[in-house]
Amino acid sequence: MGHRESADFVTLRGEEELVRRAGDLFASAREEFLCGAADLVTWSGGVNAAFADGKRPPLRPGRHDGLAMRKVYTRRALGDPHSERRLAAIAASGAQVRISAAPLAREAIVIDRRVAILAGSEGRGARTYTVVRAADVVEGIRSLLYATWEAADDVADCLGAAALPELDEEARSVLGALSAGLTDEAAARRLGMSLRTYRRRVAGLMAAVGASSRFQAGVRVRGR
Amino acid sequence: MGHRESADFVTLRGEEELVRRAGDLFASAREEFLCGAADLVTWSGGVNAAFADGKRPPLRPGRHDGLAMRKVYTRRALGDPHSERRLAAIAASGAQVRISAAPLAREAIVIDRRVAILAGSEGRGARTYTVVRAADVVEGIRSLLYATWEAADDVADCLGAAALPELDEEARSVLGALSAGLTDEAAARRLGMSLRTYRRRVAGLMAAVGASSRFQAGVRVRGR
DNA sequence: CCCGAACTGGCAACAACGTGCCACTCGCGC
DNA sequence: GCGCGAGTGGCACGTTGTTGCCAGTTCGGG
Repeated sequence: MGHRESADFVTLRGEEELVRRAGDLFASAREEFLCGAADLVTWSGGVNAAFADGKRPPLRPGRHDGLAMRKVYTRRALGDPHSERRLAAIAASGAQVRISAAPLAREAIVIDRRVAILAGSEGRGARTYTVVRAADVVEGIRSLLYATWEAADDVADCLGAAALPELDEEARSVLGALSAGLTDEAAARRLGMSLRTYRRRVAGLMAAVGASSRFQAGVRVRGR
Repeated sequence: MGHRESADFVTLRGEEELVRRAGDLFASAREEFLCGAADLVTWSGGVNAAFADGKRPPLRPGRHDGLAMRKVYTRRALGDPHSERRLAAIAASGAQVRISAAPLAREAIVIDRRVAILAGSEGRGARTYTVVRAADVVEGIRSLLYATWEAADDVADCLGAAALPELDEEARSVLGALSAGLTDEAAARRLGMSLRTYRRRVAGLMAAVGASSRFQAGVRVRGR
């Protein structure tokens, strides 16, 4: 339908042009909308505009048919209460939102395995966006973006645990002892502290990550 | 130096053409060689040929200068002892090898943030490879590949723990209860089984992952 | 020097977990 | 039915983890 514009690679300058030339792409998603960004700032204007007025088909989170909206952000998106609320709202609308522990330097979107949009670097003038339609390149990008999404944590598991206060050297050694599967007694001996103090450290760690059992602490602490 | 060939996107057909037309690229890596693949089969011929005869600069793992060789594979690369030995050898040569829990459908390489190579789909005839030089696209791909690498586990942590025997539905629900931080009593009630049986399940799970404490089990189980 | 805050380590009571033992049930083959 | 093996649940008891309390130590003001 419409004009052709099927060049394999098109570079757009500025968000305005992105919305104008590629806005239909967003709304055209039918099977999968895969999106990765460091925080909620990027895409906000363009995507929201394109999705306005019910142009987006309804999400069906648990279903195999319908549009799967998968988004992956970094911890930067969890910074303030405002962002958290927006994230929760996105998740509540049926999107599968996850938080990656790794940084995402550039934003990327892949739609229906058919087209990818990569954001250029920020700074100095209008931001650029590259729309990719070459099948193999799109599929390669999707493969990577999907792997990042897959490896990330569900946002529901992250919303409460926003406070990861950077553990000091001693906390890390306690963590090592716990991860090694030692009993408290053996761990305290190895670390050269008393049993009571070691248990105090463990209790402090568990409080820091908001865990109510050691198993839960182990799960939450994985990835420091 | 040499001929130009600076088209932003070039598609090569077959591994032979990859080695002939892009082999120099592999050997030209100076700062970073970032590589993602499902297993050790891909690239093996091409890359090894290109790296033969000392064409590759020496790796300096811990240093900030020199070439950083980062590789990420999936668990498929850990299948048999032979693969494991090759992986260990790669790691021993100074490469930073990691194992991603997520699948990597397509192989990708990014060299010095300047050029990306994406493999096409397998099957029917010669495999294709797309060499990408457009700066923004390369950087976008690198961003995703690096995120996948960053989120993956060091291969040293995976070599021993190869036996992850696929947990059934009941095991997953037990896991959920453990991760929720419930006490055994509450968890058994929620799952509708007796305290004794629940503890049997937990013990079985811990034996399955080779953990000697619940904390350790939590760490090892993270990522199902 | 004295005080208080912060930390440590010992003790004890308690909660939670780990496991052996046994009785019971269910399904299967004979 | 009978025997058998696998799985369950109850019980008991030992081990491990959790916590409050208190005494001792260290450090830095006042």
